[in-house]
Amino acid sequence: MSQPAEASGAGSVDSSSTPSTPFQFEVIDRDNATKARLGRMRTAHGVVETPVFMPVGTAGTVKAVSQEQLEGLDARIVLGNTYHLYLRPGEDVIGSMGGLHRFMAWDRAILTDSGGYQVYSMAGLRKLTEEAVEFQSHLDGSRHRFTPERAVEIQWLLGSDISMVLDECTGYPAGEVMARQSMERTLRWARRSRDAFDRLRAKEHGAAPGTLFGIVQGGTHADLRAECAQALVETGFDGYAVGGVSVGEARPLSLAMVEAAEAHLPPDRPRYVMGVGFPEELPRYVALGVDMMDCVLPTRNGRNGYLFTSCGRLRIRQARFAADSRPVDESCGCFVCQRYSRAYLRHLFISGEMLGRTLNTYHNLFFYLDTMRRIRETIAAGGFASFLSEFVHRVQGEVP
RNA sequence: GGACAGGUGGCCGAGCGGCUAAUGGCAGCAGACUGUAAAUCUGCCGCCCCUUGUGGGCUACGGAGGUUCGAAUCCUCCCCUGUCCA
Repeated sequence: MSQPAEASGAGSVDSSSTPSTPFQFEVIDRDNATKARLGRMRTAHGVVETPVFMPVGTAGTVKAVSQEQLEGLDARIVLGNTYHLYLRPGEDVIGSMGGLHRFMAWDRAILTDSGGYQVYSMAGLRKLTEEAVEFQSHLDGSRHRFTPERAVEIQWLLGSDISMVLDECTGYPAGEVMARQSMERTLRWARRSRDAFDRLRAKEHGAAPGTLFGIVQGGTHADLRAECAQALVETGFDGYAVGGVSVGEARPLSLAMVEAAEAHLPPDRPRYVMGVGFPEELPRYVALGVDMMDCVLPTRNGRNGYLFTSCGRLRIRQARFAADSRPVDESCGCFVCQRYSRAYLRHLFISGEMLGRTLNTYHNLFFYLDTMRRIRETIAAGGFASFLSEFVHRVQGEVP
């Protein structure tokens, strides 16, 4: 079977010594005005069309929605979190249940974050050394140690389709010296992760369940981002992420960092910007050649009553919606907008009814996934650039 | 009819001589949320005025009097509520 010219997979990384994995990525079309591209990512758990938005399911659940609903949304890949699943229920439990897919009854793809973000978000509860990061559990205060090797092993046991290297998510602001130190440690950890992953894969004689992505750090310093990307590419990964973005810096800076990294990443490998973004950010990153994104905003904000619509944000709690019989978004095709009024959703939210959180989350995820669908369509059909400018403008206001 | 207990801002409920326009909680109003320590967090929440400030004025702790330099807080009477006894 011949592969498309730009197809890549673990088999092509160094096919002489490393057994192949089911993971494969091909670029199937490109936008002619921007760097946006259309791709297809094959995993052991299905094909993922890119650019893709991945709902975040930290603890083995995309909060407030069921796996059936995720399927209904046509989500093809979701995130899980190594740190959280390690603490509870534990990778041994999940392993004994046949892996995370079977455990959570989700047979589509799963990408697991390594715990690198928790290095950042739980800064007060962890200690960093060259060798490892030591966490104090937010659940019971117990102490735990994550080495890059351990993070890879846990993700392996979870059966992740795409594992992420353990990185140090650099906060903002970070001066050049600090950002470099942090980035270089992330690089050393990336190499250790790569080695650990390859050892595990060799042990399985090619039956590797997934693949491993590297993560570009470097704070808000374009030269560091570029340097990090180059070094990661030398190490060799099936995909490359840009992390440490949207941690407090202004948006143009985030975009510039992605651009700086992208310039040094191989065109035939997926690029993943971690943890973004607001709706208007999605096509902007796509225009920079980004294939994958994830963010808690649609889910967390949904639970907090903040709805994303095609004509701006809508905070369902506001008094002006108390007797508003319109749907959240008149041009939205989701079942929530087909069936329920703003007034009812407001009532549910204000009453603390859990159905409200679920419906809000479902709508927001639909909006995000539908936006990505449109992005893919416009890249394929042409007109992505005009979609981009129109969408970004339309989506940033307040809903009428 | 009698004995206790009690009446505090939209509601519940602290306070029991000055630090009290009055703790809290709820409700209400508004804001935040970016690889999820999040069904979380933050602010406002008597009325009026302005040169928007550790600014000024007014009204407020059932009602009416009183004690006191000063009362939501002490005293008297009245009204009301709850529980118990007849």
